[in-house]
Amino acid sequence: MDHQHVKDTVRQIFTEYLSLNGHRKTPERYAILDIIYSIDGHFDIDTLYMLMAERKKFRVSRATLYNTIILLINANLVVKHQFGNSSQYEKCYSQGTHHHQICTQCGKVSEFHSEELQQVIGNTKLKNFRLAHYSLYIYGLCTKCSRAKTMKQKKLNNQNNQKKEK
Amino acid sequence: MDHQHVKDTVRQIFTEYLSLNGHRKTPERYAILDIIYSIDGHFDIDTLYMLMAERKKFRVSRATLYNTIILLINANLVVKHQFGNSSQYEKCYSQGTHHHQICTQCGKVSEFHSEELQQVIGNTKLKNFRLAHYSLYIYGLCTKCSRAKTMKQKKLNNQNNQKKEK
DNA sequence: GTCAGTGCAAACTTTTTGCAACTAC
DNA sequence: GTAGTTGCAAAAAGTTTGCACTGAC
Repeated sequence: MDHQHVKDTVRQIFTEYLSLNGHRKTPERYAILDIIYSIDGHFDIDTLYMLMAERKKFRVSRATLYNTIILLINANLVVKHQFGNSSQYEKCYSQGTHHHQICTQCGKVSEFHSEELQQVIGNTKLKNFRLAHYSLYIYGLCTKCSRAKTMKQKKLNNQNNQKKEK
Repeated sequence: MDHQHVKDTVRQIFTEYLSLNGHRKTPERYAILDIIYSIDGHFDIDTLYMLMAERKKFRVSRATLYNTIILLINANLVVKHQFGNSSQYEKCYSQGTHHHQICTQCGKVSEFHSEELQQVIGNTKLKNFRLAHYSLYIYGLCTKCSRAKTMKQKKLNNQNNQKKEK
């Protein structure tokens, strides 16, 4: 599915959602949806705010962004993540399911795919619960930080040993 | 392993961690660890703050709680979750691995166990990454909210249909 | 004695809220 | 016309920071 086709489809889904739930179809809402579906990867409200001003020459307030994002989440067009300090969002229609690995040291987030994981999680039987979507976050150290930490550890060990020998 | 034994063990692990990393062993830090390991389930900083005052008659500032929690996370004695608005924490030594299902409507978080999930995730091969721990969050609707939403949807549909008929 | 750790309050960041103005229906 | 939305600014909530004091080493 090409880019424009996706944008048209999500627009349609959003329209349906708004109608079905008795919300108004304001130009702000569609403009926000449009920008979000032209962003690859994660974004936070602040980034979105700046992109809106930049790309669309269409200013909306942060309050509206927060309001609209909630609608988009309920319409299953956006997912919310909470790594780091501020909430991160991501489009989710026609995106391949992916998982996140987060470096606890430098905070870097990368994505990976795994058919097997996807299947097992999707098939998990839940009691008293209707699954909508899920997030798997793998925490650990990226190669770079892992190396740095080992170095630091060694250094400290040496210092400790030297103290004991004194 | 009984409750007191766990507390003693984590105390020991924490002591080792502090020594190894050149941190001081302050009474505040041990008091915090102790309280955390007497809490079942999730807690946030505010709850912890109040529990400290209540149960221990030992007041520590929020700043110290934040500082200490970071140490405990690095020592692998506590994990951080980010559902809802404030960060949630949880003891993790000698806790069975479990996953979380979160109701997107009422925010209720419940836990479940799954050997299969645990194995598959633990065995996932990651590129350039050293896995420390992971979190799986399943989002959806709990039975109660699911029912409520269906009702609301029906009501709105009826209203929409009535309008069209007018 | 020294410096990491603490308490406190102020600062900062992110998100929510109240209200007047606007506009989709 | 009416009520749902928006923008703005103020407030709230959560977390971090700076500084003087304390106490673990």
